[in-house]
Order: sequence, then structure tokens, then C-alpha cells
Amino acid sequence: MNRAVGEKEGVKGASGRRSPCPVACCLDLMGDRWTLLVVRDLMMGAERFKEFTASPEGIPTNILSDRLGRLLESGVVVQVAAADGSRHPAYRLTEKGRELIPILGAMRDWGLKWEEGTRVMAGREG
Amino acid sequence: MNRAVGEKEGVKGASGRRSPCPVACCLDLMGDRWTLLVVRDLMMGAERFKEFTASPEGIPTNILSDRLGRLLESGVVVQVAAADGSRHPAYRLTEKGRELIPILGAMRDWGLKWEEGTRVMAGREG
DNA sequence: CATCATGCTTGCAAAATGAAAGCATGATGC
DNA sequence: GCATCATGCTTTCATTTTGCAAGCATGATG
Repeated sequence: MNRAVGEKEGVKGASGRRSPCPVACCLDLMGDRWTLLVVRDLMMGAERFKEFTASPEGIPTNILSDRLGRLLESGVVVQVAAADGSRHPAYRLTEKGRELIPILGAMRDWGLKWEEGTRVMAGREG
Repeated sequence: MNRAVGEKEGVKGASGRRSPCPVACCLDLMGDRWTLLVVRDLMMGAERFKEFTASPEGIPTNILSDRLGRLLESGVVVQVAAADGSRHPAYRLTEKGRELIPILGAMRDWGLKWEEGTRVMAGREG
């Protein structure tokens, strides 16, 4: 991992926060073009590295690796033993991660209403 | 403005879209650390350039200028004549912009619940 | 006409992004 | 048991974005 070299935060005291505003804090963690797409994929049932890269947006592998690392750090995601017996562990949303659903839901609704040509994509589990 | 040089989209056909997913599309427009904070400030009653720079996160002026330009382009914001008689026009949310409220609300709720030390800030209008 | 406030733009160094290639590890084939 | 392959990353590096600081245009003010 290319962050967290010599710093050990993560448990609670996220230091580099721009302000106490909960929206700003959320954006400190999720404010980029990829993080919430990874969370979206997790909600759609994606668990393995390859599955995230297969999404239509085509996330670069170094970005995916970095984002999964940050999501692990912030407790939105955990790694669990893969159910299909694979040697590689699977990524799974925590309760904290699952509670991001309302944000994604609001974004989906807004996009569908205001941006022509958008449509919900078929997922692994409808 | 440093974008939209030689391209005329804006009316509808946002070309550079990564996928038809409404979440991805929303993130194409709002997926960065500042855009939604500008929208938050607009919701709190901010209308003038100086007011946005006064928020605790301290947005750089070049970023603010760029984001206001993008929000104007995407129809989330309009410029109207200032009510206080100032020569400078004020920025105001459109209906499309006001409908971003559920996204900000969900982020605020999530931040308050999961990130210690966050709290809603006093705004111009409660 | 000098000074100031507002609303930007410009310059530039540092950080993030992203395409492509490289690498480690375990399973598979023979 | 050794080459091959798939998965899951890491590294490299050119390009883009960020963000601090300074500059600049315009209209009000003294």
C-alpha cells in the first residue's frame, strides 16, 4: 500500500479532515470518481478484484487497488475467506459500508431523472 | 473558462460519460472533493463568490471558479441579478440543483453516524 | 485620481490519475 | 516437476488535476 507508511490512524482519529462537517468528511473519504463505484459494485454482489475491473467504467487496476485499501482502512469494507474455495479472499461491505446505500440510491434517482440516457444496469442479483 | 473550448454539448448530450449508469454519471459531474461542498453552501444560502471561499474547508479560488463554471454548464446553478443591488450577479440553485438535496442529506446522515467528531455547521438559514 | 473590495485568472510545484507493463503466487496441464 | 496460465496486485511514467500565491480587471469610495 502506498499510503499509511508510518502512520497508524484508521481506528478512529482520521486526522486530515478539512472540517467537522459530515458532508465534507464523507467527501474526504468518498469524494472522487471511483470510490463510490466500487461500493456500487460491492452492493451489486462483486467480491473479487476481477469483478470490479469488469464493470463498464473500466477502473484502472492501480486505482482499484488503492481504493480497496482505503475502504479497508476506513472500515467500509472487510476481507473474508472466499465462499467458492478460491485462495483469494473476497471483499465484503461492512455495516458502515451498507449504510452508504442511501447515498448511492439518491445519486441513482438524481441521475435517472436529470441525465438523459442513463439507466440502471443489470446486476448479479437484480 | 478553460473547458468547453470548441465543444458545444451542455444542452443534453454529455459526451464524456463513462457508462450509462446514473451513479457513474452523477459522479462524472460531482465526483470530486469540492463540487458537492459548493452545492452544500448554495443550499445554506451562499450566493456570492466570497461566501463560498469563507466556508471552513477553504476552497482555492481557481477551483471554485472552475466548479461554478461546471455547475453552470450542467444546469445545476444559474446566475441571477444580485438582490442587494451589487453589480455582481449571484449564484442560485436550479430545480436540478435543489434535487441534489437527498444526496447531501444522505451524506450528512452517514457522516454523523459513522465519523466521530462531525457535526452540522451553523448556516445562514438554520 | 489613488485606493480598495470583489471576482476572477495565471503560474507553477506537488499530488493524483490512468495506461501499460511487470511480478508473485497458486492452480493446471502434461 | 516444470512450463503455462489466471488472479491480484505493484511499478513506471506521462498527463491531468490540485491548490497556494500572486496578478489583474472592474466598479465603488474617498
